[in-house]
Amino acid sequence: MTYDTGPSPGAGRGKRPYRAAYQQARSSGRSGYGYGGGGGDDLLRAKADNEPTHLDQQLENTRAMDAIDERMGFHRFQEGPPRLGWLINMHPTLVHDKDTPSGRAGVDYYFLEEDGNTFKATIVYSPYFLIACKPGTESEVEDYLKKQYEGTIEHIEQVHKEDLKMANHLLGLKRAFIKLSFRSVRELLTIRKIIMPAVKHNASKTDTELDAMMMGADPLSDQLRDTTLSKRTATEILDNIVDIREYDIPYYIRVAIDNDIRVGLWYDVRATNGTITLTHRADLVKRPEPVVLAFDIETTKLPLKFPDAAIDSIMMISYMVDGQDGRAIRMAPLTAMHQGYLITNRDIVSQDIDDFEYTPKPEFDGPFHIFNEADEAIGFFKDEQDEYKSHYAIHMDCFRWVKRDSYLPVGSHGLKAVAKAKLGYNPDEIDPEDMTRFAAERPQTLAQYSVSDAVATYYLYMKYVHPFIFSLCNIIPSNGDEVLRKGSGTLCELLLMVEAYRANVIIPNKYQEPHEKLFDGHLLESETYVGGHVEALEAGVFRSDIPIQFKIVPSAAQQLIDQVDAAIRFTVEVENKRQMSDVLNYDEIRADIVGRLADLRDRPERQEEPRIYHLDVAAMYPNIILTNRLQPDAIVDERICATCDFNLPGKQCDRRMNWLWRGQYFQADRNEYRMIKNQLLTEQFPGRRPTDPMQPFHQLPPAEQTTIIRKRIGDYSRRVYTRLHATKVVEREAIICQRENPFYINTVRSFRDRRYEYKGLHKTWKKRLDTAANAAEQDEARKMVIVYDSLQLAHKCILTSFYGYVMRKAAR
DNA sequence: ATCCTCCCCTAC
DNA sequence: TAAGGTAGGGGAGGAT
Repeated sequence: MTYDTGPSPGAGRGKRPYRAAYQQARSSGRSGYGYGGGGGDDLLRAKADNEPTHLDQQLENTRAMDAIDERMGFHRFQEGPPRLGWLINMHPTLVHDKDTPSGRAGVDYYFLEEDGNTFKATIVYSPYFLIACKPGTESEVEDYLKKQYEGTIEHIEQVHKEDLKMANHLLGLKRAFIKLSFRSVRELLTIRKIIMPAVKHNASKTDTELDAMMMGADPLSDQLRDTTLSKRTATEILDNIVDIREYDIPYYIRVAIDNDIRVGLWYDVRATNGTITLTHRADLVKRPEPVVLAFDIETTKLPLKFPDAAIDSIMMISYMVDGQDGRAIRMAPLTAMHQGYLITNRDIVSQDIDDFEYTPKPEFDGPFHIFNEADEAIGFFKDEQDEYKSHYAIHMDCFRWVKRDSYLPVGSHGLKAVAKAKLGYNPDEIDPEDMTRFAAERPQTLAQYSVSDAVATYYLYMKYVHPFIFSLCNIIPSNGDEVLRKGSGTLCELLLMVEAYRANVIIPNKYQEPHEKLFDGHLLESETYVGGHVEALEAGVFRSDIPIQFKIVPSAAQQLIDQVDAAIRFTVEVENKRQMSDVLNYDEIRADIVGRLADLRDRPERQEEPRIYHLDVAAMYPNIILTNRLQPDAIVDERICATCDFNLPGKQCDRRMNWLWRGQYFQADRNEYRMIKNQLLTEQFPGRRPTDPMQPFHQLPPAEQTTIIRKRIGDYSRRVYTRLHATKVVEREAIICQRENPFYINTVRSFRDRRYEYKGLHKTWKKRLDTAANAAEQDEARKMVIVYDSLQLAHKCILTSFYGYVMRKAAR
């Protein structure tokens, strides 16, 4: 019993073609598209799909996808006058090119037009990554790669970017990178597979050595220059590659970042000699309304068990679609025509259902039309996330929104509770244990229930999910399906990548936790910081109409009296931005305040009705970040400061802040740890598959080694020390460099400020709604209120995650 | 009975 | 595979 919905722009031709197209899209396979999925390691997944024999299949899949897109109304726009379109989706594709048999990487952009028509346009853009070399060896490496991989690498060039890890980069020193561009993702992966191991091998050198090299003081350089290329082996040349960057950014996200393309915005789309350019139309704010199909499925289930997809059958599918009889009416208002449908499985439902109307609230109308089907085989194909996806349509699972963005407690995530909290009515309810029985005994009741869920889902989507997700899409370089499903940390990461790219800062690689970290000779289980704790001054129920006993500290009241002039000045000048000379009744106001404070001071024992205030520090964490210029790259140590040219007597750029480190470590000490490790080295371990031969410990992958060590040390500690862990808190000092490139805090600031902007616009439109002269104005205002409220909420969601992101595992 | 560990959930 | 954080209450269940 899911609740899903999604704008399905291609569904304009009614429900059946929509479903049919879905099936064809799925059955034609997805191997050529796996790369576009989103997360960093989609690149890796694509690698498995991209065996050489799959090339023709990949191109064939692309052609099949194009054919489906065309059937669904998304013809590829390649020539003719410019078109105006609202971007609803984007996906990577492979463009057939007569000069490039393996095809060129491109991104398909899916557009809605003002008149309700649709089209797609494709931008070809070369994927790339960057590598860094030992200083002075760039040209040698470049020449070698050019010669060796001539057919695979499309283009090589040197670029200079700011690397915040580089010593003394504050002077404006840029680091040289070699940018390797490719015709397709497949080719990128081929070369990455060669360079990655080389970098890993070279990274085993110490940081000091690398720092020295970056400073251009590499003792090896002279020696290297003396050796001629012909004498040197490929391995030796690859040894000069010390870093690989921006190699794990999903291709279509890369394209969106580099070309500033965002879903949910209007674009002028131009075709010049077959080349597409997109120009953002910032003047167009109002969104079109895609056709939305919301559905809910009822299945059978065994008594007292949860439904199981493997054995249970579908009893009913109810759905609602915009427009009469499924005809597209895209610019229609929220309360426009939509039609509900119910499909029943007559193998299970005992009798045909008659048409009926289901209208939970006057503004949520829902006339339902019933199809009683003998047995509708619904060949939905799952993707790797067990979800249904399409290129032209988006699939919005409302439950995802509920879990991440609704701010409802975990116990209220069911559709009933959500409908009640967010839509303000109680949908029909049936005990799950009655569900299967009702299909046979009371089909009309079950139908009514199923339909009620589809209606709730539809309105939940229209009122909350849709505006929220497309607001996020406006600022995050990803598509709706991903923006809905990714964690808020990933959304932050994408935004930081955008800002880094704009600031010409090389994007950091993801942090990898070291496999074994020691603390006082003990293996560390986990480490973190001691956070703030909350104190309740007094527990109880407080009401402004129930008097309570106050005990005022007279000296505190006196202190306020002593500070009253300063306080009033602050209110006038800072809070209200006025001059003190503007105040006409200063003495009067001052006397009133002092009089009341004096009364508090002189009668400290009081029985009074309390005034209840809610005090909230607005955007507290972002503001802590901003006032202290806190950003990951600004956390430095004495060693870094020592090499910095700004390290002069009396410097103020090293803000020092104390914090509490807390580590949880295994009880076993250094010797016991060594003993356990030695013991492991003598043992053999089974391989991944049962048929694999036994392997010695040191040949296991590092991650597996770590797991085994932890297990052993844990068991040992529990046995010998009776407890698994011990915990220790240590006070530490951090130095926050105040001169660091501010791209991170700028990202946070611009988000805080943009949120305020949207809050302001939200307020403006609320006022306009109140003063609207007619229904049309009212309708417009109502829509804008939702848009701006969802925009400010979208910013809030990102804002709070910036703080947490720095402690996220695998943060960049 | 008491402690430890793990898990779930909420507040911020 | 994908993944904002820590504090802290409370319950279940195992070991002592």
